[in-house]
This record gives sequence, C-alpha cells and structure tokens, in this order.
Amino acid sequence: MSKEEKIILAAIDVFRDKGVEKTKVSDIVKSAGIAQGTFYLYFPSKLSVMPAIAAVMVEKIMLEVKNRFQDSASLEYQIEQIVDAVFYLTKEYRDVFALIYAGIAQTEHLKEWETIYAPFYEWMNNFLKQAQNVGNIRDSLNTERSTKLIIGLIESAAEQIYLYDDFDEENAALQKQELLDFLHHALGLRK
Amino acid sequence: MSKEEKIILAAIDVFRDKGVEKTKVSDIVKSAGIAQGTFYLYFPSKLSVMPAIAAVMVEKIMLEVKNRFQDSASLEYQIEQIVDAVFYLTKEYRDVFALIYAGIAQTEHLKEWETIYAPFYEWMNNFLKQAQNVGNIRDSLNTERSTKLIIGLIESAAEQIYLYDDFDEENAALQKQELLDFLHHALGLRK
Amino acid sequence: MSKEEKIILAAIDVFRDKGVEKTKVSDIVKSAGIAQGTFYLYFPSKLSVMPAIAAVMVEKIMLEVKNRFQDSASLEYQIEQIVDAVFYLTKEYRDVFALIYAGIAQTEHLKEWETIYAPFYEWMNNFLKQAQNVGNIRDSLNTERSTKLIIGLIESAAEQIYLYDDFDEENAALQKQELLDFLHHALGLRK
Amino acid sequence: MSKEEKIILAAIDVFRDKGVEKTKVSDIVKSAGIAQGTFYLYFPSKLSVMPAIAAVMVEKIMLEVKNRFQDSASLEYQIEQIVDAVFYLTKEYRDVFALIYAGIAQTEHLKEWETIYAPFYEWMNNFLKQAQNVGNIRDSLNTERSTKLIIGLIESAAEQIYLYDDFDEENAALQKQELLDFLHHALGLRK
DNA sequence: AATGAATGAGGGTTCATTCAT
DNA sequence: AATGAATGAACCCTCATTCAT
Repeated sequence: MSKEEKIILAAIDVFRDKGVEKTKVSDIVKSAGIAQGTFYLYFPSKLSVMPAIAAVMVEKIMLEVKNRFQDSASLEYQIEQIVDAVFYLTKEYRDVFALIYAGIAQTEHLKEWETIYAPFYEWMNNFLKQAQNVGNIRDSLNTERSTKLIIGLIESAAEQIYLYDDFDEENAALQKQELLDFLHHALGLRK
Repeated sequence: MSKEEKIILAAIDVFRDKGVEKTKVSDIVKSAGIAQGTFYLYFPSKLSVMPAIAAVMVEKIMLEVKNRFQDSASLEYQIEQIVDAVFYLTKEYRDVFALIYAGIAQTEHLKEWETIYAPFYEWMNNFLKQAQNVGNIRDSLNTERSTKLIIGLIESAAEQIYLYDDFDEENAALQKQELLDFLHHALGLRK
Repeated sequence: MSKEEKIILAAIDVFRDKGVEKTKVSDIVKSAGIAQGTFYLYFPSKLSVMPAIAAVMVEKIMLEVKNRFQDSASLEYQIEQIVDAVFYLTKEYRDVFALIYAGIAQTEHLKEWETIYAPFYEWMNNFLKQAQNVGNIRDSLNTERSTKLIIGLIESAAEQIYLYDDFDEENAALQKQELLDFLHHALGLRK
Repeated sequence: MSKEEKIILAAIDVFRDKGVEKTKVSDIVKSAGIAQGTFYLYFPSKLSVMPAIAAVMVEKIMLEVKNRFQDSASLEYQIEQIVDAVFYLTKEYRDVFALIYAGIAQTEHLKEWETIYAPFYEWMNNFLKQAQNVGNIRDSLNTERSTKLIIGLIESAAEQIYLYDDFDEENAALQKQELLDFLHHALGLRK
C-alpha cells in the first residue's frame, strides 16, 4: 500500500474516532505508521485529505451499487436495490459522510464534490435513459436533470434516517417504503 | 441592539466570511464593536454561539416561507412558492446552514439539526395534510414521512444549482421546472 | 519598566549570550519574565527587535559622546574625545554591534539604520560646522558629507581593533593615534 | 563545471535572493540542478558553504582592483580607481559581503573576516608604501595601519551611498568627490 | 457590566539531514 | 558518486480564555 493510501485510510479512521476538529496531524501519522513530515509530502494540510476520502467513498458507493444491481430484475426492484445500496452505505459510514460533508463545507473544495460524484451521476443517468427507452418511466422526465434530484433525494432520506433520527428498525422500513412510493410516482413507473 | 445580539449577528457575518475554523473570537468582537472580554460575559466559548445563530436561521426560514405563501393560490403555485422560498434561502444563506451543520457535527449534537428544522417540518406537514384532505394529492402519501423527503429533495436540488453547478440562469430555471414536475408526479397532484 | 523595554533588554542579553541564530523567542521571554504570547504583542518576529536594539545603542552612543565632550577643550582634544567614546562603546558592546550589523543585514530593516543614526549625524554635523566657522578646519570640507565619512571611518577603525584583531592594548593605542593623525590631516586642522 | 562549483555559485545566488536564514538547502540544490542528497557529499551543512563563497569573493576583489589599476596613472587617479573598484564591488556584491559577514558572525569565526581581506590589505599596503617611498604621500603615515583605515573608510562611504541613501546619481558623484578630497588631505598627497 | 492586556498550552509546519537504492 | 523519499526534532506563532482594573 502506498504512503498516500495509508494516510487516507488512517485519516478516515482517526476522523471517525475523534472528529475532524479534534484530530491532529500527529494522530493521523501515528495511525498510518509514517513520520510527521511524510504527511506533508502528500497533502498540504489536514483538511486537504478530505477530497481524497470523498473519492474513496464514491468508489465504495459505485462498488456497492454495482454489486447489488441485477440486470434481470424488475425496474421497481432495481430501484429498491439502488436505494438499499445508498442506505447501507449511509448506515455503515454515516460518520464518514458527515465528516466529508462538514469538512468539504468548511473548505474551498466544494466544487470538487461534483467531480467526485460524476461516476455515480453518469451511471444513474444511463440507468434512467434505458428504462425510459423501453417505456418504463414517463417520457416527460429529463433523465440528466432528474438523476441529480433522485440521488439527492435518496441520500437525504438516508441521512434523515441514519444521521438525525434516533434509529429504529421499523421506522426505517416505513420511511424506505415511503421513499420508494414517492420515487414510483415521481418517475411515473409503468412496470 | 443588545450586546448579545451584536455578537450573534457579528458571528454570522464573520463565520460566513472566513468559516468557523478560521474565525477568531477577536474577529467577532472587532466586528461587533465590543471588547474581547465582553464576549465571554455572554457566551462561554466560540462554538456556543452556534445555537443562537441556529435560532435566528429558523426564524428566517419560517418568515420566508410564510411571506411567500398565499392561501388563495392554486396548490401547484403554492408548491412553487415553497420551492422558491427554499431556493432563496439556500442561495442566500447556504453558507450559514453549512456552518451550523458543521458546528453541530463537531459538537456531536447532530440530532439537534432536526430541532432546528422542526417548525418547518411541522408547517409543511400541515400543508400536505390539508391538501390531502381536500383530495388534491394522492391518498397513499404519508404526509409526515413525505415532509422530510420533500424538504430534503428541494434542498438538495437547490444545492446542486447554487453550489456545485456553475450558476447559469437558464439552467437554473430548467432544473427548477424539472423539480416541480418531479414533485407534481410524486405527490400525485390533481389540481 | 514597560514590557516592551523588558523584551528589548532581554533580547540584548540573550542575543549576546547565544547569538541571534541560536536564540529562540522562548529564550527571550523567559529572560524577560513574560509570557510567550506577550512577545508578539510588541514585536512581530524575533528579528524585528533588532531596530529597537539598535536605537538603544545609538542612545548609548549619544550619551557617551555628550558625557565625554568638553566645550572648552581644544578641537584636537575634542576629536579625541569623540573617538574615545566610539572606541569605548565598540569595545564594551562589540558583540551587540556585531549582532545588530548582522541582524539588520539579514532583514529588510536596512533603511531604518539611517533614521536610527540620524541624531548622531546631526550632532557631528553641528560640531564640524562650528569648527569650520571659527576657521579651525579647512573651508573646502563639506560638513554634511564628511560627517558620514568621519563616523564611518571611526567606527570601522574601532571594529578593526575590537572585533577582528586579537586585541592588544599597545596596538590599540597606536591604531588610535594613526586614526587621529589621519583625521587631523583629512580635516585640515589648524589648531 | 564540477558539482561543487555548481553548489557554491547556486548558494551565492540563492543567499543573495532570500538571505541566509530563509534559504533552504532544497533551494540551493534546485538552483544547482542536483539532488538533495548530493549536497551533503560536498558540504557537511548549509553554513559550511560560507568559506567557499568567501574565497570566491576574495578573488573577485583582487580581480576588480587589479583590472582597474593602471601603473602609469597619477597617484590621484590611481586612488580614484581604487575607490571605483570598491564602490563597484559594494554596489554589485554588497549583499554577498553582508551574508558572509553574517554567516561568520553566527559561527563565531569573526576573526576569519580579516583573512578574507588579507590579500587586499597586503596589496593596498604595498601601494601606499611605494607612493610614500617616492615621496607622494606624507612620511608620517604608517602604511600598514592606514591601509585598514582607508579600506574601512571607502567601504563605509560606499555603503552610505548604495545602501542607506536613496540612490541618486548626482549625489553619489558629490559624495565620491568629497571622499577623494578627504583622502587627498588625509594622505597628504603631493602629486 | 465592560475592558483589553496578558497568558501559555498546543499543534501545525518546516527543513536539515539520512539512507536505502 | 548520485539520488530523492523519508525522517522527526525543533520552534514559531496563534488564539481561546482569564483577570486585574
């Protein structure tokens, strides 16, 4: 594993454990098993690791979505699989997402966020286009614009459940069902 | 204006300008026109101004929504007004929301985020219930659960437009139209 | 004694003891009996104390010159008194002058040096003018321009003796005599 | 050019540009076009380049003086040539001299300063002796002692002009003339 | 209540030097 | 001899907080 990777993974660990604010660079390097100065060969500051962490998380998202997705399944089920993937990741890495969000908001790296998310947007756009081509979602929907709405909707739903609400299995299931229903109508699903 | 108010307003200004982390208490007191020590007569620490700022923002949200909302308008137009209100707030105060979020995330009181939004959630829930009662939105929609989905959806759409995309008036109008359309279908609007 | 004075005097002490390079700000504040941060309320950096030290030294020069100077003495003897004053100070504070010279050369404070020296230049100029007016030094001498030459000459002579040469009382006396002779001819002394 | 020479010349450049304290070894090696580690094959530390730089400067001094000097010229003109040489050197390389001085002052080898000047002192002493032998300067002058006075005088005059005063062509010419006059009288020139 | 000079612990960052290749 | 990535001790400076006035 390269030193850069070591730093990123160690940063995720320590940020999760202590929070961004309270994390010292010395904590990160200790956890990464490298020298203090080595950190600065790869990142100019503590917060500049954030985009790299974000990129790792988007990789995880794509992996999860692709793993769960079944080409042969019904559109309805496929959407549920996407929702499940995002929900699972939010649940599992909620603190990482929270710190990325906070960390990115604090710095000037905001614009990078879009670039980092690009692969997920592209994948979703293709998915919607195909479904629209075969007539399974309403024609009036502009897939490119809606892609961002849908991803934003699913993620904010997940955040509601796993970040803000006191987590409760039954409530989570109901909230997910409401979301699927909401999406069903919004997309004008026909199948 | 009381010194406490001066501090809160000055803190909002400076936090927006420099970010929470880079803001010094000395910046706040300079902007507020008071002495360094006076700050500590009203707030025990820099971050403890956050809840007061949050309260100011809740007021702004409710004021904006209520100001724009017209009881007599069509449901479709009322929804557009809500979207406009959230868009406006995001555009104007997105950095403030981000810093409250970040401040809250740092102090581990993430759940409080919900409290801040509570009045807006409640108002939106009532709005949906009424519309549902008169049969203007689909019966299958659970207003309470959907409230959070809708607000999350509108906000994430607003962020896409005002933060990540390079802002472009025409594109913004189209994206807003797509969102209204998306909501129209999701709610099963009948009128 | 004000904190600023404490810092200057402590800085002189520590610089003399350890040299500029090896002196830490923490050494200065320890010697001054103040807190680390207090230093930065008065000086922006370690080297920025240099001009203040230089000013103290020029004060010492003026005091020494004025103390030794006798209005009633012969011109020849008066010049010897000035030389004695500069020699004494260079001898006593050779290390301080060395560090000022080095410290000032290293920073951007070079131009300030002239301002700091201004009182000495002015005093010397008046001295020469008066002697010229009563016909004791050659008329062709431009007092203002020569003032700087003379002070430079005396100081460099002193440095030669006390800083560079291995000090030797007899040699010092001879070198001083040569300087007085040199000045005698240069000024065209008539009395 | 050998790597050692490359390092010395690069060090002079960078030291002049940024000052000794602010110069990093990495700056020197970058400018020299060699690897970081290579530096330490030739010099044990950053400051240890100083003597090598000093040696280069001695060469420059002697070269300049000898180049300008004309055996056949009048004594008066020869002195002007010497002044011109020192003025030129001060103007062109004053910062290098300052940094050598500072470097030496820091390492407590202040006495070495004299060694650097030794060839110049010797040359000047011979020059004065010859002039005295043929009766062109006063007999009472001790050439050895005066050598140091004269060089110190010329240098301090040059520093006044090129460093402290805001440089001004006309003023510089007058100041130089005053210096020549001063020297003329001090040496008791007869021709 | 208000002030603002003083505090000093703390952490980010630098950079001379090393060493495996 | 040459490299340059890695090291980690060293130190500056910041800034939240205190407290005498």
